[in-house]
Amino acid sequence: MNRRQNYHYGNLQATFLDQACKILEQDGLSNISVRKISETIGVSHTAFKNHFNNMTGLYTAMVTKGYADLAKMMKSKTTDKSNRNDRRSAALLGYVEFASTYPALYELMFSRDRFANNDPSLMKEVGACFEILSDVARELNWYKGLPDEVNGKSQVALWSLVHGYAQLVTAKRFKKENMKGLSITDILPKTD
Amino acid sequence: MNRRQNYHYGNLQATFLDQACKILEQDGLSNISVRKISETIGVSHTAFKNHFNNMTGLYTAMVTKGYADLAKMMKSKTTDKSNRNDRRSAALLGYVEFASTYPALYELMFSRDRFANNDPSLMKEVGACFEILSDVARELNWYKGLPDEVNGKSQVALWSLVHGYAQLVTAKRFKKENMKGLSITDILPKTD
DNA sequence: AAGCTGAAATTTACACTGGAAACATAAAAG
DNA sequence: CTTTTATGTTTCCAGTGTAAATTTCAGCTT
Repeated sequence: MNRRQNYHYGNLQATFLDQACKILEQDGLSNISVRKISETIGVSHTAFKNHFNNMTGLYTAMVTKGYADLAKMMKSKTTDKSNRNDRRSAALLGYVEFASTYPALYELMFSRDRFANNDPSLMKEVGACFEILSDVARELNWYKGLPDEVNGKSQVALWSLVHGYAQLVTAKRFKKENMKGLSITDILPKTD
Repeated sequence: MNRRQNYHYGNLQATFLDQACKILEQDGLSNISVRKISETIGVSHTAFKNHFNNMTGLYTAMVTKGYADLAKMMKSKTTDKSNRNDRRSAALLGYVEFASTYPALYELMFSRDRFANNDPSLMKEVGACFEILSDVARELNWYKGLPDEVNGKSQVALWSLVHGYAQLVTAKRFKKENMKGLSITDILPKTD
């Protein structure tokens, strides 16, 4: 019973969040609006204030959910893989698939002045994503030198590579002739 | 004489473009507005229509100039370098410096639905940037296998790496302890 | 069962946004 | 000198987010 028969909606928080993500992908980051979201749900355009305070709060919630789903998509691909090589490939493929499936949300997640960067639950989800990538980076072992700060180095390198690839693909910045059947796993530097 | 004593402004197109870039960096991508720009110049908020048609046109012009300046900043660092290794490092450092100096413009340049992606003069500037990076990629010679499609491969890999690094740095997504004195040249895979 | 309390939703109002249309001005072209 | 064209202004409008006052209603206390 997602419909409203009474004054109170029921579970507006979750409904609003879902609908916001839908409209974000439909209309793009620069065309989303609270009034559109509210209208399609059938609720006044100020109702969301009780749950998200303002637009920044809504964006923060969307981004938080985004990072959680990103982590899920990376993990989901790895469960059925047995060997290490396949697992880390699967995680990276999951990352790129997320960006390709939700390009507008992905753009929002890496925008600079729309959401609260220091939100605790957001930071937790970001950290979880970073952990998964760190595991992959550790296994890749690109810089087989000094053990400690080198870990940070390969984490930075791997996230840069996969994020850059994901964003440039979704923003259609690569020439077609360079992309024929190419995937993220093809551009990883040789590990040994 | 940048001031207006008469009805006509003088060179509104260039002035408006410059001021737009200034306010973009000051207020961020989600807080820029035509009316603010116009007000600080001292002109009505519809005057820009004669030169840019609408907001999309203005953004397109800003992004086009952005790519041109990005190419300039990459080149400017390379002129005084003698050997190949220093030249390609300089280009990449220039790329990251551009993103760090104009983070809001850089965000706009890689946004998805704000400007006309197929604008001819924009495509030209994008192509010029891609050429510079391709030269660097060719010299790096990461995948020393098949000569032809491998070029596309390393171009994709290099742009992904440097773009991802630049954006993640400007969006402050890396932990501080991982970034101590780290630069883009430190995370390039070993070339031989 | 009646009344209270506070959360959740609405209504109203406001400042701000980009853009369309009609008009004003001045430079250029004839 | 007259006409045309480019460049700015004025006015108006639909759409935006948000603050404030108000209404509704579920759950708790008595």
